[in-house]
This record gives sequence, structure tokens and C-alpha cells, in this order.
Amino acid sequence: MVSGFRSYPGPGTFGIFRELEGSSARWRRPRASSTVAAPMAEARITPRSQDYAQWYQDVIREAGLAEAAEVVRGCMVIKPHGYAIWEKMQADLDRRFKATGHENAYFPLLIPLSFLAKEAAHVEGFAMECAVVTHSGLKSVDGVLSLKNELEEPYVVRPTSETIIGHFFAKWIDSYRDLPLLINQWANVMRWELRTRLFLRTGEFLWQEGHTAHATHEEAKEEVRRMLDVYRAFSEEIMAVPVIQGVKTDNERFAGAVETFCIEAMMQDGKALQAGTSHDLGQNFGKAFNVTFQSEKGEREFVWQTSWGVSTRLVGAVMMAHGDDDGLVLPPKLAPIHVVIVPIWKSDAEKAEVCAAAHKLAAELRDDGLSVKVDDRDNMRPGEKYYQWERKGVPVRIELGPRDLASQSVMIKRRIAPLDANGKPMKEKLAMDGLGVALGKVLDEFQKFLFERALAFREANTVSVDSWAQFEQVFAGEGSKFVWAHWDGTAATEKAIKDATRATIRCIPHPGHGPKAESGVCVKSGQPSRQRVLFSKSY
RNA sequence: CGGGGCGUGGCUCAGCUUGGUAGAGCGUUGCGUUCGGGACGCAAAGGUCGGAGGUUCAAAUCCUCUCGCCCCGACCA
Repeated sequence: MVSGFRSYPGPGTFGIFRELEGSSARWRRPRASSTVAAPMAEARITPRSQDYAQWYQDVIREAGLAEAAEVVRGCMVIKPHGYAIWEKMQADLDRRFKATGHENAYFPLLIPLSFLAKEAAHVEGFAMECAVVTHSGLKSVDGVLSLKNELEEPYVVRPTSETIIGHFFAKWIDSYRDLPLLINQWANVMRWELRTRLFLRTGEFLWQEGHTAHATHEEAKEEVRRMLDVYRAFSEEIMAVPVIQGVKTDNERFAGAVETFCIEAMMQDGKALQAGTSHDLGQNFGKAFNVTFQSEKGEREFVWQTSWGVSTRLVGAVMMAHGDDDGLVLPPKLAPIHVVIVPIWKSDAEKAEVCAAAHKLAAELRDDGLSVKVDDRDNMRPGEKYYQWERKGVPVRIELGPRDLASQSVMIKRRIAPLDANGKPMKEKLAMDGLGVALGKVLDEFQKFLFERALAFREANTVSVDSWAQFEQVFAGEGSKFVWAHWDGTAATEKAIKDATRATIRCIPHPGHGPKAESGVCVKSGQPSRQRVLFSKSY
């Protein structure tokens, strides 16, 4: 149920893939016409090495993931292909949340302004990012619309829902028997960002926010760790993105939390992207909203709360973790289409025969649990179709032509394949009989390959640094890596490092997620340090 | 929110300096030939030049304001 296809673990057909970092695009043949007319339209996707930010935008456009709303500042339209990826994420996460005892619910989009003010750190953190609803109704005078009724108390469009959920938790919770209360909400939120980037930071975005209440701090802390583990497992198993998990410093902590835990992923430009957060809210919101319960001993106590979330920015994370110069690369477990079948024909008779066979094959593969698309468009030659589906990140392509029908086999091509002796990407011949099983295995291998490639990339770009000169060198210019370095634990040093290099502390790693704890001296101040922390530039 | 860049058919852009009433390539539509890695020929459609004011006989072009996008900062999923 986790994956959309059967799992057949085993040795990969290709063994170790050669090119861990490069693109597979180098075999591309120049177009015949490129010598004459300006081949401008050829350069649809800017190479990553040339301009990573431009590459990111090109891929979003060419893969049909999203576009800027334009008429609504900072907001985006998530297009069908992009939304389908989010739906795959949602489906898997939702299953994991329910498996850990959570129930979905939904709270209002609008939050009374006064609610925000009840938790001091929380207001301070979100005040500048709030969109505010101040009126109801419109009036039309000579065709000109204006605001009609001013609200007695303005509403804030939720930037996050701790406050309004706190209000309702106070109503719902009375006894220790009501605890733990484990709620999740799938919703949109709005934060008035000054600088936006599609998927990574937009004015409105989609996410999931878990909110739980517990009788003891211990139990709440357990929940925070449990959900961080859920995120880590999701990221690694489904997105094929390895992550470092740890604790945020005071500076980076969620507004209103006692502690914020996170998972951090490395993008191909060496920058970090926070892929999920889980907060220990302590009793901060319990006190602000008077969320109390009667304990077993009969005493009135404030509840201990948590909140945790991931958002549509994960789509951006997948792009920047796996994409190449040919476009999007999707791990099979997130791919809306696992396999695209491209029928190949010459005559009309062949076309009819091949297309019929393609649709029959697709039906069989769907019975095997695969998501299959047959691209039988007749206004385009096969080569163009290959490029289009590769741009969209489809993991495997099947080529089905007369020769294949005759031999009862198909040619398949993985989205990223090793090159053969002629420098062309390798294709594999698979028997029609038992194809679903064989493809399931291919997809499992591809999923694993992407994870291992991402992990190898991260390891190749992670360094331990002990001198300030070396630290500055790593982050010089546009450079970034994951750097394990000693830090004296002060906010002042953290800021000095950021001002000098733009690198920030992504997290203080949990045991097993970084170098073994060893004392040392701070890379910047020379003061004593208990352990190395993770530095990087970030999104 | 500061600094810089940019808005011209679906995409990438030319035209703007030296105002004269809109072009190219790709894509799209139709027909034909093609089809195992980005096809070709012929025909056609498609733009109040981001928006609003202003200057002018005349504005894509000059001036003012405004909206949006991109990059760099500051601030944050």
C-alpha cells in the first residue's frame, strides 16, 4: 500500500550507476536546422551549472508544475502535474498520520486578531506576515466598488493555526481522559512574504499541520520525536531524499515553541532546505488559551502541546534533490505516472496494431498496480515524446513497436540510465510476459538509486571544518556545503557567522545524525564547544 | 521593504536611443509526406506592446504614476 507498485528487492540490473552528479543529457544530438536558424527555442532548460535559480524556474515551467499567479502577488497556480505530486505526498503522509493515531479535522481560515496577541512570542514572529480581513461586503457607487462594513474586530488569514486550535482545544479538553488529543489539519495558509519563489516560499501555500495535546511534557516530547521520525521516513522512503535531523537554535525556533526539531535536506547547489518541522510547544499555548485538564490526582493542569508540519515546498525539495538538465526526475513513489508507453509505427495498419497492443499492455500493467500512460498522439514523432515525458520526470518509458510485437518484448528506458559504449543512454529489452513484475523491480531499483545518489552527493559535499579561514572558503561567493563545525552556543556568534558568510546553523544534530559528540573550540570565537553543529546556506 | 534587471501572440526575443500605428523563430490549427531520440513542405490563425494618466497631428517607442515577475540583500516553511 505504501508504494503504487509491487516491491521486488534484489540486485539492480545495472549494478552501480556511474554518473552520480552529472546529467545524462550529453548524448543529445545537435539538430540539423541548428546551423541555420537561431536555435533559441532549443534552450528550454538552463543548465544547472550555468544558473541554478534559472534552471529551477525553467523546470517548473517545462514540467508543467506551476506558474506565478501574477494577478495575486506572491501566489502560485499549482498546475495538474505539480498538484498530482502533492496528492501523492498527501496520500502517503495521511496514511502515516493515521497509523500513528491522528485524526483529521478542519478549523477556520480566519482567526480573530485578538487570538494572535495571546502568545507574546507567537505574535512577534508572525505579525509582519499577516494578511488581515477588515471589512465585509462591497458597495457599488456608479459602478465603482468600495468596502462596505468595517468589522468590529479584524480577522487574520491564518499564517498557522496554533491560536485558533488552542481556543477549541480549551473547549474540548476537560479531563485527562480526553488526552492525548491527536489532530491533523490539511489546509492552506497565508504569509505575506517579501520575497517569493515558486513552491519554496509563496504567499499562500498548502500544508498539513498536526496539533496535539498531552497530559505530560514527556508524552508531548515523545510525540514531537515520533512525528519527526515520520517525516524523516517519508522523506527518505518516498521522496528518496536523505535528511539530517536535529534541534533548531534559539534564533531559528518556531515563534511560541519551547523547542523546534527539523529535518534538513541538501539541494544540488549545496544549500539546505528545511523539509519538515516538529515543535514542542510546552505549555505556552495551553496557558495563553487556558487549555486545562483535571489530572488523575484531581488537580487542574495546563496541557502540553505539540505541532508539526510539512508543506508544498517539498515539491521544490524533490526537484532540487533529483532533477537534472533534462528536467524533473521523480522518485517512482511520488510519480503520478510510473510508466509512459510510446507506440511506434510507420503505416496506418501498424499504427492501429501497435496502439491496440499498447492500450492492452497498459491495462495489464494497471492491474499490476502501475500508473500507466499511453502517448498515442499522432501529431508528434516518438523522439519528441521522449523528451516531453523526461522533462516531466516520468521514471520509466516503454517503447512499443512492430519489432517488439513480433518478439513479444518491449524496450524500456529509465529516466536516468547509464550510457552505453556509444555514449547513448542504455535501453533494456524486457519480455512482455511478466512485464508488470519486471517493471515493479525496475521502479524499486530506480527509487533506491535516487536515494543512494542523493546520499552520495550529500556525503561528497559535507565537510568537517576547524579553521575560520576554511569555513569562509567553503561559503565564499555562491558556494555552500554542509559543514560540521564547533560553535560556542551563543546567538552573538551565530549572527557573526551569518553576517560574514550568509551560512546559518541548520540544526544541532540528534545522536546518530552527525559526527559523534566531541568537545572542541568554536570555529569563529575560539570559545569552548560541546559538539559540532550543521552549518549551511539555506532556502 | 531597500538596490538592480525585466514586462511586446502559448514560449524565447527583436523593434524603443533617432515617435509614423507591430515583427522573427519555436509552438498552435489544417492538409500531405513522415514516425525505433527534439521531422519536413504548403496554407492559416493568434498581440488594444502589463495597466492608468500625460506630451504630441501621431506613442510599443518620450514623461509620470502604478501592478507584476526575476536577481541581490534584510525578514521568514
